[in-house]
Amino acid sequence: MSETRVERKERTRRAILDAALDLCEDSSLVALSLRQVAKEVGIVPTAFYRHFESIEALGLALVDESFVSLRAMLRDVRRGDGAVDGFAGIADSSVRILVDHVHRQRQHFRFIARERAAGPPSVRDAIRHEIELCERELATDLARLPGTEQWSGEDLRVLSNLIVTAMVATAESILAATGRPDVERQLAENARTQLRMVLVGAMRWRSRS
Amino acid sequence: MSETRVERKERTRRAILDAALDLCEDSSLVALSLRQVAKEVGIVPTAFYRHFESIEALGLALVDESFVSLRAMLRDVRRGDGAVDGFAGIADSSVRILVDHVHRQRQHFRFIARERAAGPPSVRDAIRHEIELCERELATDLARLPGTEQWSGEDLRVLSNLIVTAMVATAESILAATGRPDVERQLAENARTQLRMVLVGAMRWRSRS
DNA sequence: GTAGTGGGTGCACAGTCGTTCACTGAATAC
DNA sequence: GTATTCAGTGAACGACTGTGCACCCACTAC
Repeated sequence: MSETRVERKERTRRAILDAALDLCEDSSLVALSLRQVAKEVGIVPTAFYRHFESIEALGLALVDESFVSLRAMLRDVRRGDGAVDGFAGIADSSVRILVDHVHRQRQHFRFIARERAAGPPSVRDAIRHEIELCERELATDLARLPGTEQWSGEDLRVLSNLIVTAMVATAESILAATGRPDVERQLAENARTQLRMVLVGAMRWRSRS
Repeated sequence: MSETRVERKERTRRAILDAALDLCEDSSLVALSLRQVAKEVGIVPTAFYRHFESIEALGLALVDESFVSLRAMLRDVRRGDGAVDGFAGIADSSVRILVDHVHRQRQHFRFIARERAAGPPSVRDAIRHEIELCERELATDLARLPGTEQWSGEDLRVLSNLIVTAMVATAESILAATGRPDVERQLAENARTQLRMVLVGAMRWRSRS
């Protein structure tokens, strides 16, 4: 039991992160109080400081954690499990994976969607930065797609940004539609169509020389 | 001076709306207190209730007001002032108008972007509903574009959703880049490219029979 | 001219907020 | 076996929260 001390600390830390994720589910980090979190966790308010120096610092930790989930999704998309060949196949597989991950990591995706626009400035910046990294990753993937050989790096980034934006929006819609499976199905179908439209458009695109 | 009484009331109401818009600029409605607003306006907290029954009701009023701005923008886009013919011309003119309106109605656009994801549930719903109406409007506009004659209504809605999503994202980026004109210019340029890409793709699209 | 309306006031209430400080006691290091 | 470290405690602080109530008085309707 040599690790018991640090284990306990880690357990409390996790409990704080989970409680915060729960409590700001339908408001925001900026409306989250240290005391609420402490009560939810079952510790005294001052004990919070043993783990985070402020709610904002907690928020940054949640950003890190949430993007681990999001990157896991990107990895799956890249692997393209069960993808049929062609743009339609890529679109179908990608959207399926997106929907799946959004359901399994509801709170993380919801957290990102919310705090991206409403969090404390430092949290907003951190999220913006992470999303930019995702766009860069996607851009290098797109460069491997047939038909993009002569694209400029700039155009690849712009297309990537468009796709990420559309998929973030899809994730948000799905989160808002939780509990209405028919609406969800329709949203997924729409996302598939959008992705195909964009890829079809991309196929016809030529970067300005 | 027969109107002085109602005029005064309206003036205070406006002051409350403006103060709220100011105060939640870098947090959110859910973190806005009635007392802050009252202090900013220069009235006693209880006087707030003469105008709104809660912060949430205030939020719904701000949604209405903000979408007046947004609809004014859509009207301008539809009018297409100074648009050259062709998709590139439409894209250029539309993005120019978007950037212009975002600057002129900074707070309204920022409010929508923020509360759409982080506001009280009723406010989120109201915004979602308004955006859906905008998408419908845009869909009927798109139906008048050459090349979309045989599109299904469903596909028009999906394309419209994609465009609105991309433009909302552009607006958010521009708001986040305030004070860095070079970044802003780049964002506008990217938005133009995205819009062209989407329209080029749309031209090649055929709805499934 | 008089009665009434209603926006704004001032006080009070019971809570909650973040943060301080001195503390306890069990797991740790040596 | 003893000394130390440190996650968690509990009371206390001054400030802020939403809301209820009685009140005032300029403007309004008649």
